[in-house]
Amino acid sequence: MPGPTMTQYWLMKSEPDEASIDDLARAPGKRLPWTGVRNYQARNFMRDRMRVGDGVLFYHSSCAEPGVAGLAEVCRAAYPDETQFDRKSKYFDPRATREAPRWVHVDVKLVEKTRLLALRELRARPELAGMIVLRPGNRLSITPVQPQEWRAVLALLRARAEA
DNA sequence: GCCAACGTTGGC
DNA sequence: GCCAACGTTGGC
Repeated sequence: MPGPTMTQYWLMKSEPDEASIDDLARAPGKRLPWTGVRNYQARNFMRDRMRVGDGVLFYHSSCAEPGVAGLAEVCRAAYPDETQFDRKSKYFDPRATREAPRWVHVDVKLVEKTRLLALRELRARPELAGMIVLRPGNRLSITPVQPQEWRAVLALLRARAEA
């Protein structure tokens, strides 16, 4: 029976032009707030399911070399996204109020910058065929990762390091 | 730049 | 509540 302390795993997409794995490594405490999510399904994962300590595959999207760029973990549970209240932000949401925030986010902390595990390579691995991020047309910026998928990704990263 | 997929919006 | 139009994501 899954208990509240059971580790879960996620893949979180970020455009490196906005926030790359190196930005995370340079951030104070190697932590960053995952602001700017404006998709309800992704928000609900953060709000309802993510727990401190959950494992994160930090994924670079919309760039020359899309793929997993590092490992991170959730280090703060969901709280209101300040950018929704900021008129100057591109993430401003006029429908959001302080009393009824619409958007929340977690914070993530760097665990390890890894080699780039390219999307091309992920697609080539049969053991990863079920990953949501590999589904045609997938756009969801936060997706759950199965424990066996997490282990397979870590094994791929380790294998290349030893080769 | 193209285009598939799919979420959101708004007219009815 | 339906659904067409529109906008966004993101790989290629």
